[in-house]
Amino acid sequence: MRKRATAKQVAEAAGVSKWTVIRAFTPGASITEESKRKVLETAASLNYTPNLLARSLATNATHQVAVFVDDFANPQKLPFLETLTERLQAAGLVVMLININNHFDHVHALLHADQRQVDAIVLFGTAFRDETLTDHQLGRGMPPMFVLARDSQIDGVPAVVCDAELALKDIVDHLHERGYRRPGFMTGATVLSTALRRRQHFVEFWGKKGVHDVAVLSAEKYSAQAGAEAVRRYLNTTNATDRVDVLMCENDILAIGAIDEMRGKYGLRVPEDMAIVGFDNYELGGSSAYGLTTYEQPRHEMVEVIVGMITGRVDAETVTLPGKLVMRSST
Amino acid sequence: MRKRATAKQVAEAAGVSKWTVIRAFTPGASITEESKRKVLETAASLNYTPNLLARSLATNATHQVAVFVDDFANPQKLPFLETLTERLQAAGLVVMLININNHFDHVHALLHADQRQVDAIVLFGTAFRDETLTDHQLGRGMPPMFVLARDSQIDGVPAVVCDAELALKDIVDHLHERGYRRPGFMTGATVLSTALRRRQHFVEFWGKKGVHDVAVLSAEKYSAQAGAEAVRRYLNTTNATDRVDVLMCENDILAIGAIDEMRGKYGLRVPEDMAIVGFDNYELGGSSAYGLTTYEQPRHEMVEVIVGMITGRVDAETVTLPGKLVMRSST
DNA sequence: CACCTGTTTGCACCCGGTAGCAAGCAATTT
DNA sequence: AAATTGCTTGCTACCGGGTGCAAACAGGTG
Repeated sequence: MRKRATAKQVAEAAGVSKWTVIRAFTPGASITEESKRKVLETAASLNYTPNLLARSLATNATHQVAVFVDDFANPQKLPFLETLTERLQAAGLVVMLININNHFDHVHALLHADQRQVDAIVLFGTAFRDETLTDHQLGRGMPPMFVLARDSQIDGVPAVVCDAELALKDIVDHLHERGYRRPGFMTGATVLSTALRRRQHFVEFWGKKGVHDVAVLSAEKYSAQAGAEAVRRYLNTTNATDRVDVLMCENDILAIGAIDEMRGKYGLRVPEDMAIVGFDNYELGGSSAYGLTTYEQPRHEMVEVIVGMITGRVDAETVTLPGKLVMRSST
Repeated sequence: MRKRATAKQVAEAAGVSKWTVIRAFTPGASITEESKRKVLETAASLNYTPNLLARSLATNATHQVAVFVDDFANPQKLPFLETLTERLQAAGLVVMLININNHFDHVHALLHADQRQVDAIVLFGTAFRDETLTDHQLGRGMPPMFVLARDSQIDGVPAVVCDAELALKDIVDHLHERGYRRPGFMTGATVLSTALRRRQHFVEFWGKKGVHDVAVLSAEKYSAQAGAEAVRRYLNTTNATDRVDVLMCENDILAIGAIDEMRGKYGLRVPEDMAIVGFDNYELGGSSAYGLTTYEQPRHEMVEVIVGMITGRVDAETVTLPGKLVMRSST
């Protein structure tokens, strides 16, 4: 069992009371330069460092933020996690990464995070329904919660999202301008409101252009594999003449899977035979093999806002931020 | 400020002492069914839950594991993080994800993790040198440290790695069998011992096949971009007849960047003009656009072992596990 | 030198649990 | 009926710090 020095031990060694030691480590506390120096010296020699656990208990603030993630298949999570940890750390907060899965569901995670006294909970792209809270009377006394990169369906829980309406408007404008008139949409999940919203807006903006027929392809989950399967089903059941001329996929992973399948198994060209659009601007989509036209979420701004909410600098109200269209060779 | 019920409050409400309340929440504690039921009922009505912070302080065990990551550019991190969080959570441990970067270096992170009293520190693929510990006298009293997916250069700090020797042997055997005789190697970092080792073994096993000339290409970091640049420099400075017939890239990301560049800018075919091998079996490398031959690290086994070390089930000694060669169309 | 003022310092008590001992109590034994 | 045994329960002490108040101390003034 390891032993660390405590404030009391430092106090004895320095010939002061433990409170003086604590003051030496409390910025702005009332203490003379002289005794502060003395304390810091003996503290250094004893290798003393304040115990943040004890401090958290006493101050009722852990400076820990639980981040719930339930979909590690989406590579987009990684850059977001990087930015999120970096900005939170810069604000003096540390991330507790919680993997929501079959063995550790939302309710477990919520209870656990609460018991650990985290300062806030970030639902990062997790599917979290209102009932989870109401069913378990978890609402009261929970740490403040925030939803990142997905709509919040929960009353009083703000979200930070990319503006889907603007995004889809930009995309549809771009496609229309390029001359496409027979659009299709590939969904990855049929239950998520964020997914539904993208599709809704896609259909809506095509409607405004006078195009009222939008084909819908369903992938089973967000993976290249699933995207490939979805497009295969579509191509197998649709005559070449009836096919869409542009397919918007709900994210880049689906799009990449779709492109591979089209080229590899069907010898189709992108964009000549069918144009493809993705979403998220995942690094590999930008490689020359795919040249995927996509839409980039304003990651840094989103993270900045959510960190602001957590630290209280920003009002905790749902924020919608504009992203930007990334045009490449696939359209 | 949120208020949670405490054991004392539950005790008063239930008409017992706070220790009886605690016992009701301590598995195997000495308490009658009767009073346990009574306590649990009033606890539920008051929405009481033990405060893990206080418990950690008293028991000197936080059940938190700090995981240091300094390279979020490598997509391989994500599946590893998924597996790691899942297995640790299954063992009752929770992950504190720490982003090591310019603003928050190893020393900061180490001190911070120590102050938070974490039970263990996992250096996940981070470049961490011996001196960091010795320079700062951090050795004494630190939580136990483990290195995941990279060699440990630190005395007394065990690592869990994929067997590089076996991997490179399998790869070279495979390439030799396929008839390649002019090999090249692309490194992503020249300072990491893991990187050096792969290259060394690559050269060594070719040597055993009687091939003593291995070209070396250096990418500046691990990104598709850097891989593309490295291969561009090579192609621009090497006559077509002098070129390698197979290029092994230190990981799949470099390989994918290299393939894109070769095909896009130079019209070269893979594997006819130059075969390519990667490392890590990253999902997209398996798409039909790349068909990248690669080597897969035994992720689940590695995580299982490191979790075993952390929980003390497994002896804390460096473990080397065999991965497996994934043959595809790029060779 | 006494007096006043403002800063340091020490202290009792608190944060919410855990450990281990000793008293309380019922059932069993002699 | 008294003694023994074993389970419950309450209590003191403790984990390592933080808060607010009061005592101690300095420095400047009359």
